[in-house]
Amino acid sequence: MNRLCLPLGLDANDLNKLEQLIERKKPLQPREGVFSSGDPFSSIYAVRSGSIKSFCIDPDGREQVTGFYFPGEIFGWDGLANNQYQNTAIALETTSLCEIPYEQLDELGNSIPPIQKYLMKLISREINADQQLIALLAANSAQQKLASLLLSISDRLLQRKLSSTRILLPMSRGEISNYLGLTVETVSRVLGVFQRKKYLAVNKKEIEILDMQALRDLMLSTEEVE
Amino acid sequence: MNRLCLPLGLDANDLNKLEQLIERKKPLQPREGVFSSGDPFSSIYAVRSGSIKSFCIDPDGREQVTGFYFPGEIFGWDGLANNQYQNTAIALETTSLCEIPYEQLDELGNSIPPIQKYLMKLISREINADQQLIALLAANSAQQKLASLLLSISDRLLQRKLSSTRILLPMSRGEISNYLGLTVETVSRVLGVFQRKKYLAVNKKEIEILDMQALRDLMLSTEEVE
DNA sequence: AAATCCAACTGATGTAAATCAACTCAAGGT
DNA sequence: ACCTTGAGTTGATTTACATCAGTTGGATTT
Repeated sequence: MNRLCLPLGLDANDLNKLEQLIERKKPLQPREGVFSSGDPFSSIYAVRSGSIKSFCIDPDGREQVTGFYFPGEIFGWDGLANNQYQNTAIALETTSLCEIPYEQLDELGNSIPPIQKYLMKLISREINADQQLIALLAANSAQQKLASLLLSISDRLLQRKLSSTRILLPMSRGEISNYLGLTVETVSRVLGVFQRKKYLAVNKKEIEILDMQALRDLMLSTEEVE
Repeated sequence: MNRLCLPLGLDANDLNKLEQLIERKKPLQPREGVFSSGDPFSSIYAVRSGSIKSFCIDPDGREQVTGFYFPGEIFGWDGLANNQYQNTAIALETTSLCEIPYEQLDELGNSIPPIQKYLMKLISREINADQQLIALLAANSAQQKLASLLLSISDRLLQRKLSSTRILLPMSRGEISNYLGLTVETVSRVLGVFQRKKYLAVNKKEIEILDMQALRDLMLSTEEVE
């Protein structure tokens, strides 16, 4: 990783060109929007610090959270297919982003193939993430869903060399429950269970993972772990 | 759409180059595999006729269906991010595919920017499809899930100018239930309910949609429609 | 035609999570 | 200090779906 928001193997010259594209935006306030569903697609965004929630509105008007994005992660690809964003993206906390105008990025990609290639991989990564979520939502219990989310967040923070056992959740219980297809009450109760089992120490939005392995084991078995 | 598997606005010359890449494979038998999870990524595939199921294996060894693909649709993007396919893809019936070797497609894209651009849109479309499925799995009842799947299939067949009210399901009840995060019994019962309500006529894998609007209405309300 | 098989359906029962309903607590506002 | 507000938790009850346990009917075999 470098000063840029994109980790990738390029020579200094190409890197420089890329760097000139990227606009560092002034930090977003909590709840401030990046783009809204229906807005014309213009850019993708990389999270520098803070966190982002993306969600869409169902035909029946209810909000459905489709993703959380942490430092180093990229969002906004959903706008590409139809030239308008399908999701709405807002900051969960004070958040700074890099905006990468897609038109220019695409042009740069045309002259520098490795960039193009890397871009495709980035999009494909979003597909993999989405499919993991699909598997999670289709197959698992409330406990497994929550365990999986916590492990995923922990893992992603670790990749950015941030603390992996102490997590300060930027999202509300309601947002977690919506994302996982549960209710707030269930999320609250499962956190309670995990706490009683000493898997976690929970204090409001502060979560400490005490027994990572126990959470991982939850994912592996349909069986009750007593 | 043209003789090719890819609909897109190119001049005759470019189109010809693209056409030369594409290999029409001999038809697959039902249950025959296209690629397996872990195989090195080499190509994407377009369905010419028939249908494809893609699925992954959970950490606990269970199969999770991640998508069904019908004529005109493209699959295999999930392999791009890590250079190996995450899913396994098999034919649900006798199916013919176009194989499009990615390396060559990518090279062609480097020399013909519109192709590159179109490729990105294709991938992005997969993201949109996945996110719709996420919303479906997270928020909806068994009836809504099934209604949604039937409407989606109907819609996709219609886009390819195939019958939209008479559907011959290529997949088993088990595969449907797995995809939707339900059990076979529930799928069977919901089909029964829809039949009693005269929304559908069901005969094994032959489904006729009698009341499209009723199915659409199911999606719009949390309320019981009595 | 009897025997086997398997997908699909149906019925009875169990249960995880939703729903409904308080209650707690911290953060602002007046 | 008091009132409001909203997020979070906890408890009681309900319910939608899963699970368990057959039954049915078509296809394949013998």
